[in-house]
Amino acid sequence: MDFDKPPPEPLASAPGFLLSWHGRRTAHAFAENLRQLGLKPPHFGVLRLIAAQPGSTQQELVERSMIDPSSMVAVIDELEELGLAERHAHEGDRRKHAIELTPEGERTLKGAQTIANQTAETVLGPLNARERKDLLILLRKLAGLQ
Amino acid sequence: MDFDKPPPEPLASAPGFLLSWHGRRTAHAFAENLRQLGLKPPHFGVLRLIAAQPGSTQQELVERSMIDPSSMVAVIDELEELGLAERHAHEGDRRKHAIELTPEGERTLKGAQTIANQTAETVLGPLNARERKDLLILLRKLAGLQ
DNA sequence: TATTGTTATACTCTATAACTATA
DNA sequence: TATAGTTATAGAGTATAACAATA
Repeated sequence: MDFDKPPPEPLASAPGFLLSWHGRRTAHAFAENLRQLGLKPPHFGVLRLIAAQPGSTQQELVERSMIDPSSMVAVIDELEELGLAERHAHEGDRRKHAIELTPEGERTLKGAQTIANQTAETVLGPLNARERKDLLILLRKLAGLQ
Repeated sequence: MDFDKPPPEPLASAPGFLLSWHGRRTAHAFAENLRQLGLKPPHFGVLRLIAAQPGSTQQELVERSMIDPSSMVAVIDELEELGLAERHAHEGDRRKHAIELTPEGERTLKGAQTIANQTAETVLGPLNARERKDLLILLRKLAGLQ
């Protein structure tokens, strides 16, 4: 898709379409920038969740990520193949895995976070600080938060 | 996906993620509501464009819709199967088609527009009129419009 | 019986390239 | 040679159901 041009009218006047367009554009830009690390957005999201709570089970990661269980298996498989995370034995329940970051996983997470910040900076470029703050507040309210 | 609950933190604090989430949620809600007419969002978008400029060629619809040429073929095929639009001969260039709405296409478009309005009303529910206006202005500016 | 993780599968959406008929 | 439309295909992303191991 071509996100260099703004969407044509009358689409650009429909809030619903604009939300959808921005969502796709933002996700696309982020995915594009993350590729230099060999990661996709779900990898980044899960790396962050593991870092926030090392030793989480896959179920717990599913609950905090909006990624379904079978996709989570694939994401963690890939993180293991990349040497960024590991499934460890879970104390007390042999069905569960305790997911941990490797040292390289922690380093990669920092790099990905930098890329995420740069992407946000680029995407939000047309807005000044005040407008960005307003937008975040509106989007959070729209999502039913606060 | 489950859009009933707001996205979990820390995702809900990242503007990029929120944009992406709202986009998917909005598109999902619209698609869900449109299904009662047997339509998908691209059908609605193209119906609107045909109504705005009857006799458009497929190329022209592609340019105004962000739908690529091969997908446009499929969309118009389906609109024809549904009896909502027709390919007519284009005067002066036999490669081109002049796309027209049928009377039923015009009726269905009105119904779809109503559904679009209801969906927007539901999605934007948490915001008051002032906030909706502000959001639209911010989203348009963010898209590089105006 | 219920839960955790896994596998296999199917489905939607989109993108790409090659083809035809016309210009 | 270039353009309009078409076809076939492949890829990404996601969803679903069935399964094994363990509780």
